[in-house]
Amino acid sequence: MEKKETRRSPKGDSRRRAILDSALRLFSERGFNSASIADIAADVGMTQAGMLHHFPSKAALLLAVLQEREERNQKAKSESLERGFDYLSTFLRTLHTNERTPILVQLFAILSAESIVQDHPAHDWFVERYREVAASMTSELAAVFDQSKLPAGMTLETLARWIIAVADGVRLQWLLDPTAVSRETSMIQFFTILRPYMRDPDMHISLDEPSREKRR
Amino acid sequence: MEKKETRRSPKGDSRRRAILDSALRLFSERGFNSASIADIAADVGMTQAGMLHHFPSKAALLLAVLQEREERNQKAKSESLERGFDYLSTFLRTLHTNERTPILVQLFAILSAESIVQDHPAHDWFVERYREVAASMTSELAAVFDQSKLPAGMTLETLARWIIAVADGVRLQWLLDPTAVSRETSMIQFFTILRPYMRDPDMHISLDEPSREKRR
DNA sequence: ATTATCTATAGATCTATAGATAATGC
DNA sequence: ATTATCTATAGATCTATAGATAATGC
Repeated sequence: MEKKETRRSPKGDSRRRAILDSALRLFSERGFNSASIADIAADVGMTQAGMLHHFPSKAALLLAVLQEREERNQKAKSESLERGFDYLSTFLRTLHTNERTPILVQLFAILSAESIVQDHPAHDWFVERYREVAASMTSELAAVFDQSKLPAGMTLETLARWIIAVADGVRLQWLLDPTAVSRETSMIQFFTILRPYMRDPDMHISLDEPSREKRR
Repeated sequence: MEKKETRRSPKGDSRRRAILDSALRLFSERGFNSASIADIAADVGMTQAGMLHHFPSKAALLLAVLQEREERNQKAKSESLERGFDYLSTFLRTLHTNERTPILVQLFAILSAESIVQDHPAHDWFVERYREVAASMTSELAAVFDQSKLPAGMTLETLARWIIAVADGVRLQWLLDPTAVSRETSMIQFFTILRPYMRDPDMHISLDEPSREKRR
């Protein structure tokens, strides 16, 4: 029941790399339905059929794009935590890093909404992703918040889902009108009003290097 | 410079009504791109060309659907305020009413994201809508919140944009997995953590009829 | 006269496959 | 032998328009 171990060629690898980059860009710029595989192939500089040799279908290509970005973010997150950033600062840092590739931010915004529809090729992927993100954030927030300080009926999961919701909701407002809001400022201020419920209400939350213990 | 005053026939009106209903349903179930005007026409029971007599293009049909729902919500909101509900309760009531037509909720979720793309037929409509919603909410929140209680740098607009963001963000989570969250509960609880900043932190916020003054 | 519909069709796209040929790796 | 590409094309769709005919309203 091994995964078919295919021989890989350097040429194929670099092609796949180029295809993923183009797909990412075009899906983001036009949405999944409106960017055709022919467009992407042309952008890479090959024929549509040639491209489908590397990714057997448009849906497969989409999932590969999503998966790759997710893995990159996961890695950046782990690194940030290892370097001593707290969880909320790490969250801010991830947003901050993502803002350097607004196209990806846009891709996620559009696809997460499109994928609501049951038979969308990324439906299951997004359902699963949100489930995982909510679960992992809920458990990590336990280190930051003091549950006994929360109003009745409110749980760590409530907080996690709000943080995700504000991040997603402000993202939409920002994409529709970049002058209207700053996603980063919004999140930092949002954490501010959550301070009364934190174990350490004065904790330092910021994008910058953690100052204390970590130096040398 | 009058608008062309066209003669209307009852038959035409009822057809347009039926077309809007079908379009609403199919756009919501499949997204704007995937629902074809032929599908909608078939659903109404007429040909595609016949339908295009009433709405000259697919984009025009979409905008008509959006506009209609928006007007209905505006009316419901005014009525709620007139009946003595405060602004936040009215907000909850609107969400509550909308939940009876989840299809419309889904349509808004999908289209608001799709419309990020500059040349989407509903792009301008959504940019303008969010601008208006944010502006009107900001001004109405002045009656509810005490600006002097807000942390430094935080404004009524910040609050307005959060409320919109949480509503949108939780909507997405709910649509992807209806068992994961309750939009209504989320919003009520979110208002709870904003209570410290309200003029009357003990104010009554709920879906039910306002109790006091209004009775007789 | 105006409105409502229909048939028919142009003209674009789009995804995916079949089958051939060229390039590459053990 | 395996991998990478290409040409060619099937088979679906999709939007929108032209032009004819039927129904309706003053």
